[in-house]
Amino acid sequence: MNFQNRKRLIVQTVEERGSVEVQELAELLHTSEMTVRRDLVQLAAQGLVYRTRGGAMKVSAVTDAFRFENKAAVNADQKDYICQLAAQTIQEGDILFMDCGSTVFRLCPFIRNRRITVITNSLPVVAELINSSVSVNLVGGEVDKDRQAVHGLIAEEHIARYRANRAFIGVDGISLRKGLTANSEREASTAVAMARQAETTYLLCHSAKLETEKYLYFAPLTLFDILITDNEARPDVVDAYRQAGVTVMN
Amino acid sequence: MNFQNRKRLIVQTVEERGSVEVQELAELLHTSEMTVRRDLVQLAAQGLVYRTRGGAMKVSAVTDAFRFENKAAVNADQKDYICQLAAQTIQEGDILFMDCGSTVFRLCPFIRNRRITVITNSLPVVAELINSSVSVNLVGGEVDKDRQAVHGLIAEEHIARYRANRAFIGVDGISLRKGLTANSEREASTAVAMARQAETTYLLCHSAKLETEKYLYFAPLTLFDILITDNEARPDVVDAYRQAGVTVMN
DNA sequence: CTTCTTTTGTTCAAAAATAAACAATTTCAA
DNA sequence: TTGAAATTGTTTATTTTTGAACAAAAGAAG
Repeated sequence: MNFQNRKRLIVQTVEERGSVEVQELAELLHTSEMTVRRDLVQLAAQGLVYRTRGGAMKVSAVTDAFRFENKAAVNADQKDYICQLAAQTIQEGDILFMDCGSTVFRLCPFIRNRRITVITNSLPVVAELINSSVSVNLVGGEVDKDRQAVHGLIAEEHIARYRANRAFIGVDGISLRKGLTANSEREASTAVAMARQAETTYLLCHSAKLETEKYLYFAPLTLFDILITDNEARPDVVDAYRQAGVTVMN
Repeated sequence: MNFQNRKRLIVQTVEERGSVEVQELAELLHTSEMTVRRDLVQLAAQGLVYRTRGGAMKVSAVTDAFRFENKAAVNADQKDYICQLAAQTIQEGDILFMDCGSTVFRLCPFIRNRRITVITNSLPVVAELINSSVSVNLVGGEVDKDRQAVHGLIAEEHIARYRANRAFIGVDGISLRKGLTANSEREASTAVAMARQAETTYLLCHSAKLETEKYLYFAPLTLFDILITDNEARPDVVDAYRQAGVTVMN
């Protein structure tokens, strides 16, 4: 019994029975509990089952025809705080740019029920908003598998065709001395393209990223209009940014 | 026993049994496990079987394992038959268009391991190929929530920028009298845009759709070059199409 | 709040499968 | 027939998977 077959049987069993325990599965598959657990970890990561203590449960929304992975779970509370602030600035009828940052992704649940248009290059964002009242415009071009997003020349041209009220973008590093820095050239240029076409650009930035620098410098602080960060940002750092003329929300 | 015969027997065995182990195959074919592995590598590269550790599985078993309520799963066997034929026409390095038809979707598992580029407007196709060796180009524009795909003017312009070796498109209805018909204007115009930019256009069409007509006429039979259907198509119908000058694979 | 039980994660060793290297065999053309 | 190329089998090394043992974490019970 190989891995693929086991996975198939586990999902099938969970679907049929609603929930199942590790022990039962180990017996059913003639394998050890350890192996079952390892399988369940993978299946849960793919969103195919809900992992419970001692077993797994049927996931309610398996009806989704497609699904993309999102690794936005770290620092969830602070990111949600940021997104709540961001969501409050949004008006009915707005056209928004949203890039592929992990903080930006968490904005989705806050805007599900708004009557707005979102232009995005992030596949998880599309998946999240496709069954919502938001109308979605997807940026076209080459798919970057690592980042689950669309990047590149064609993508930038696509963005350049639109004009939006607001752009919500993420960043890997920001510092007063160096400005905005990133780990990837591709993400950086998409962010710049969006900022260029937006009336107001919001930088969603977890407090831990303030005053950090990554390897690629791509834009000065003037790229964005408003910096939104969380309430754990050090007050002296926030003050320094304000002194430097940056509008900060937190 | 040469490679051609072995290949035929392996595919046949996998189809019959759903999954099979290297050991069994080695016995069955009176050959070494090493040879079986080498064969399986080739067959998997062609998408004819799904390689697992220790053996191989039927492609559809993998596709359907986690998609119980998927529309693509109806008439799965015939659709897979069509897709297998389609997959065999694909060469290394090809650029393909794939539209958002449910039959076209099932082509994905057959091409996972090929070194090709796929340009598509279908979100499920992107999700299916994003973790594969296929490089994906996503058509940009307005997201059609019902069809889980991108359609519209911008999408068509995007398609018009590319040139591909092959286009694989689906259709709602086809008849000798009326040509190609569809249920949706949007899907139809995307299909036309792709066909226009492809060297060879393949129409993937379940036999039950032959000689049916939907409400919107959108193109003559000359839009495509090759019609691929399944082996349950009525011989007299297939003959009639051939008489009319259509190239049919089945 | 502490203690006890259960579950989980981690590490490690064994087993299985695969890939690589090389030798033997077959095939094909000249 | 002979030599070169392709295919196959065997041996060996590498990788992956698995199960067991044990420590850590999470609930449950008192």
